[in-house]
Amino acid sequence: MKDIAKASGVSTATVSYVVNNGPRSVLPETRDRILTVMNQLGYHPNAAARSLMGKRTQTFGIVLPHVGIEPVNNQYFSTVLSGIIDVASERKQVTMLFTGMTWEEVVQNVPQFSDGRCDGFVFLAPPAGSRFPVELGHRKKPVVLVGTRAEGLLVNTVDCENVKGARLAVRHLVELGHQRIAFITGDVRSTSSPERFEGYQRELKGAAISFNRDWVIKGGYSANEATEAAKSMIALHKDAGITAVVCAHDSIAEVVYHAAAQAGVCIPKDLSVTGFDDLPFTAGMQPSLTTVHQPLRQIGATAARTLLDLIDDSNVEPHERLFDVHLVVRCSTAAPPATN
Amino acid sequence: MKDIAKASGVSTATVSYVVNNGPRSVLPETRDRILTVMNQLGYHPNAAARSLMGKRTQTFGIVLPHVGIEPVNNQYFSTVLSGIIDVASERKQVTMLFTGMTWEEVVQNVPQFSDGRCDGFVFLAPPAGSRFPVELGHRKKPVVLVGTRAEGLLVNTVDCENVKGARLAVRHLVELGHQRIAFITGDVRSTSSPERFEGYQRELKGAAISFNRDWVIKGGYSANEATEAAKSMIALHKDAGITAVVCAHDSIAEVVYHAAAQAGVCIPKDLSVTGFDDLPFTAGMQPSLTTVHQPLRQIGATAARTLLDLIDDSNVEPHERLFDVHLVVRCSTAAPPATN
DNA sequence: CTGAAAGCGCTAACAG
DNA sequence: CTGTTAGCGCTTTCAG
Repeated sequence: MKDIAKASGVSTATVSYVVNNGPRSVLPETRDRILTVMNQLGYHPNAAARSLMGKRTQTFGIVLPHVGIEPVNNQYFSTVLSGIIDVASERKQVTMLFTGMTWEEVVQNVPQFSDGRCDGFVFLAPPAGSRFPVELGHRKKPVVLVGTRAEGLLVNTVDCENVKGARLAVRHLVELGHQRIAFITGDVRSTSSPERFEGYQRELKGAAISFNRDWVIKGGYSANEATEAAKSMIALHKDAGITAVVCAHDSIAEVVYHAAAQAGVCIPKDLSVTGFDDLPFTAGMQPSLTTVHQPLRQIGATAARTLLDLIDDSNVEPHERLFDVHLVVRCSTAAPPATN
Repeated sequence: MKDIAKASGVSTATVSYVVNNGPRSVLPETRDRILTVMNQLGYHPNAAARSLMGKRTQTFGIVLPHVGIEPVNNQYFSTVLSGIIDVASERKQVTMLFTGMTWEEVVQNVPQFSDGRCDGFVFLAPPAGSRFPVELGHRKKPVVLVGTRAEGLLVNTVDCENVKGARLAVRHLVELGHQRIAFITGDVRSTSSPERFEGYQRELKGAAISFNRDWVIKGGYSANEATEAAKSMIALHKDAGITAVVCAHDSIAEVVYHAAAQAGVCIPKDLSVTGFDDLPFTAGMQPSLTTVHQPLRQIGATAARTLLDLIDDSNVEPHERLFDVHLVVRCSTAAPPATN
């Protein structure tokens, strides 16, 4: 910068004002001269120096949990991420990915890595009850949470109607004639899995169908946990005459498919299955999965926009944005087999 | 930092040496005192300031092309990205995503955004012939290219054996008895599509099978282009008796499936189809897709490791790392229907 | 072993 | 309208 100031016979201040288009004006001719020199010398302002001065860095920090092995290659995260990136690129923002850390490490490390380099953060699906700082780092950068709920509304969150979604799934099964409906949970530490479970319970109660503790299977996110859960499920089908299962999320349904195939159980003839999230792959499953749709991409976009608002004006009232869900009825659900 | 220096009765220099564990040693007791104070005050060194001093930022810049609408939600990119992130988190690096720009904009904007904030860059699948700088930004950060080939070996690249892959696909079809084999190209601006096309041609020649210009269909990356291509393909099947088609990448094969279903053409009975890349979704297609496997995740990881090497020592000889491929035979290929 | 001070590249007062 | 200059938070000489 000093170079280009010298080369165009002005001070660094003037150069700075040209680069930033303000805050004070510069004589058009000197301005042009400077711009020319800048092009000639291939000058780029140094982002680090600008952020040192507390200027916007045009950067979102996105924190992905370390669940399972493929945070990015997971359609839940990648779809939300797509939504975030949609608005990021539209608004000329860049995104910084933080991953490979447990949530405990996150709280310790992210401020460390990011301080001075992000204008704000989106946390994807942090576990329930984590007391996440409303703002992060020394300069108190704003934070928005996706796929979780925070007690007390102290922090901005974006999520979907989990309870309603599960109720829709159960209602659909009940309408098909099912009476013995199991539930496979997701990661119990998340907020969404318990909420979906609550929806399941509430709808059963609403339909005056008995709720049986033994028909609730612990799922989880890892492949192992899910496989175990799916096996229990098949056992339950054979031993307890379960005719339908509501899965806390789509990936679990996928694993149930495999277990069913291995056990010679036919979906949906013998067993109806519903998922949750409506991830892209569910449409291609055989049979295609009946699942609860939530607008993940839109959720990501909303999170990003909320964050931008917060960055522009950190006094914005924290709020919780809950997106509506609906059931996508496909081919994995049918009337229960005639009882023998 | 000044605060914590004051609070522990030392100079900022000493604090710095404690934070960095060097380059000079600090009396263990002062050291401990400082660490305690740091914890109490919740101090984090400011990344921007460090990078101003030319220190490593522990950050990779990853540049994704803006093809189609979902850069992140595309299994090719997300799988490579997973590989990059695997080694990034293993080595405590953070990744910065640049996307939503055309390649022309990239060359202009990335240095701008990144200068001083990334230690190096990975470019995913830049188009053929782009004269990408070997290093980027004012501080000349190293660059590695994935999924492309660069003439002259001036820059590090990681890719797979595209020619061989296409040959394997063609050979497999020929062995099944096909004689009339079409090819659908990918993005013609990429290096991989032409290479795969070359493999197709070479293998046909090797098998002494006539090559027909009319049997080569322009595909591309966008949904529209692919849909058009798939329609042409079905027409070719009906009019010209084509019994098999080699697709330059898996997504095209997927679109061919749809077109075939609509036209009442049965895969593989009427028409055999092969893909390329072996993206996760291909195993779940109905029928599952015969495709050429390339180790995308490993490719990403290799790119990241190469970049780290380059960052550590920018004098490393540029080289081209080509991964082997193999054919995954699934259910989308079969002997051609008996000629009538 | 430690402190003082210069300076990384930039911005924003403060002076003209 | 423009130049001078004091920092932003850190690292690293140069002197103790």
